[in-house]
Amino acid sequence: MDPSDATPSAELGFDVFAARCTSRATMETITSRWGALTLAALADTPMRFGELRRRIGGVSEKMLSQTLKQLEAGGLLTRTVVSETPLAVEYALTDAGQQVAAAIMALIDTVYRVQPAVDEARSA
Amino acid sequence: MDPSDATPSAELGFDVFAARCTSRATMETITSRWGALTLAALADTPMRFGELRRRIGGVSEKMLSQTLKQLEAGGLLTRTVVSETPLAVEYALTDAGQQVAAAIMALIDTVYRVQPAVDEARSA
DNA sequence: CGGCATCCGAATGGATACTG
DNA sequence: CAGTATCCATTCGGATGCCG
Repeated sequence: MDPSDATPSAELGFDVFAARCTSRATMETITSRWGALTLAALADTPMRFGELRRRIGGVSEKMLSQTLKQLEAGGLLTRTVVSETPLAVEYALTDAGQQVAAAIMALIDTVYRVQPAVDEARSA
Repeated sequence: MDPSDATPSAELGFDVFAARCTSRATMETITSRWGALTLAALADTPMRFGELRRRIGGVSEKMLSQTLKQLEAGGLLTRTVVSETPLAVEYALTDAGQQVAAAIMALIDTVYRVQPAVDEARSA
């Protein structure tokens, strides 16, 4: 069997097409509006809250905070208090987070590649 | 420069981190709740509406219909009326859609790979 | 079969103000 | 700096009914 096959009943028994599979929840977390961008932003280097906020155009504090919590709960990133006064917190990807982020980066690259075609389709 | 680098100002000038870049809209369309699953479902073979609906656990008719329209508008898939009576419509990925779907499949495989760690993190 | 139109409650998400 | 709390508008998304 092709190891890159993502059809149902993959080697490990997960199936994103099944509504109740836990992998579905993970998929929704990482492909959420800000989840993917947050992971991509942290792919290169750990960042602080404010840095992330400036880097990801259009996120509100609320959404970034919420997204970070979800990713942390899923074990994709860690939250570390670097300094108390002034308060400084650093967010960094875990191993699992790095793997997912790499896949997200590849997806983003693909988007860049097809974007001219997409723009063309929309204007037509 | 690493060609797989997805940081801002990639070779083609797109930047998903910029709120107004058209690539951001594309990213949101394909990473939307049902967009990613729809593309993945069509990666192997074209499908009819009902087949897609049954394949993607939990989609409502309304949402699937809406998602298909968005993907079609972005030139990622085509809608073809195969038969009039009874009405039969087939959805198939375009070249651009195939490229994106391949990246989504890779992401799904990555999710499967890290899912045990994610489940572990959530239960802990 | 493959939709679209409408209604409506629930969830999402932004702006603003405030806190340790 | 790094959030939290609140308010409010928009959107999501299921249910229902109808149509070609």
